[in-house]
Amino acid sequence: MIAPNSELDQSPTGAIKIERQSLHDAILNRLRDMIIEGHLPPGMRLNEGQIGAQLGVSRTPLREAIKFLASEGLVELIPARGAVVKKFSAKEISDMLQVISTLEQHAARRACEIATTYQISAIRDLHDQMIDRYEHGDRLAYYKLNQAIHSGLVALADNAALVDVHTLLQTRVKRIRFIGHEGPDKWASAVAEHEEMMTALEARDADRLAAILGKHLQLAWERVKPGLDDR
Amino acid sequence: MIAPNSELDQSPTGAIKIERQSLHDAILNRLRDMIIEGHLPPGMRLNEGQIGAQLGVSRTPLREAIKFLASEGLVELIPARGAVVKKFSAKEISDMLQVISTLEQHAARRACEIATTYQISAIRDLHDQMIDRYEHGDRLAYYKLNQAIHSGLVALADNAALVDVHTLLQTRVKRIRFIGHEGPDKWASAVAEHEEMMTALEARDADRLAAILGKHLQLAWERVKPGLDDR
DNA sequence: CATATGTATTCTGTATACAGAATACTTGAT
DNA sequence: ATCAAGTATTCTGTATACAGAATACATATG
Repeated sequence: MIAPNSELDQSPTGAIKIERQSLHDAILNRLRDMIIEGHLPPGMRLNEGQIGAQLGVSRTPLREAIKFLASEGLVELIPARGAVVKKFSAKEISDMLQVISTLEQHAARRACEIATTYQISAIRDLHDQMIDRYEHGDRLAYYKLNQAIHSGLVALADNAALVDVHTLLQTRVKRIRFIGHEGPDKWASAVAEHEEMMTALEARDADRLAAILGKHLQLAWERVKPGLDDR
Repeated sequence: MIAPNSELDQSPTGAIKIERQSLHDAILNRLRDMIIEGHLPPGMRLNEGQIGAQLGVSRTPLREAIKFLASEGLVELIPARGAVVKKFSAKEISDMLQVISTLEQHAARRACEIATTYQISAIRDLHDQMIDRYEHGDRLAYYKLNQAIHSGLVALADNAALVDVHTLLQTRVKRIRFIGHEGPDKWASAVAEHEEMMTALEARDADRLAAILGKHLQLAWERVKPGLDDR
């Protein structure tokens, strides 16, 4: 829980936007990315001296960031032995996806009730962009828009706690999904499910949307599963 | 995510159980309790020097624990101004309870499918103890057993991620519920709901159990709500 | 050659030191 | 007396220092 770091300096002149991200946040985001993108593979010990040198900071703020990541579950603290990038078993990933599914279904029902038409159209925009990236075969952009859509849907439920826990699990699973390069056929089916999602959302058909989401995440698991050696 | 701190030394002789809790954990638990029990009221700034002196540790491990709590959402980090105990609005609390409800319902359904009869009887034990404490008017013990039952139910679903997020939210609302001294009538109705829960669980009636849980947490909100001034 | 033991090195955990920002206080002016 | 400005103090954020544990290495032993 970090306060919105005075995002932009909205001086009367509308002058300069200061990107001042506290060092703590910078380190945190940097480390998280390193884990998600696989630069720090599961099971690897985090050497504070080395990483600190690499990022150009001392061990003190680095350790604080590591503690934060530990609470997020991306890293495991082993007494007197430092931190290790958390490994997730196949079952753990399956479990996480199941909870994510439950959360998204709950969010979806609520969203169908309270979301404004404008908000829904914003999701539609993301969706259309995603389809465009899909047609161009741009996996990374597709992946990010995909995440944004799911997060956006959850946000429509207007429930901070829901967003929190969804984000938490989403982050844990990111690393796996980031690697999960599915074949063209599976990719196509995922896109088809998203099309269904959008129409259900626009029709505010809660039951139908929830059902599709359940199916979507079930299939997400089946798409990811084969790529896991459960290390 | 902290490794099980070699809980007990299970040497062949079954000798000594070492309670060695890392300092980090000790500080963390201590701080959490201080927040939950209201010694550190919402909105209060955490003075590192003072708290450090009080706990007899330097600022370094203390700050690490604070970062951990920040990730848990009990504390808010304000750049260049340290940490503040998080205030929750009435809506935020309501939202949290709603998510907890969703999670527990999901857990309940799964539990009805896979829990062993023995595991269910363990919950029954907690329940009976809780009733006993209720009849003795022992609020604190009742409260703790109540928490244990809900956590136990979630544990039956055998899903680590589910336990994680449930614990997270449970911890956040603990402070509010800890204060929430409901009157005898409301207390009685809460107990009645628990009785219903137990019979539904023992009958493995998933729909019924989920329905009761939904109602139970809805009422939990109504029981807590009046005591909030939304500070 | 494999294994065990003792030593050297690395790394973590905690305390301390220091710089800069935020807060409290004091002094002066209206 | 109230408010403003400047100064003093406190507190946070980061770096460094040091002790003890863990690991790696080397040497000795069967």
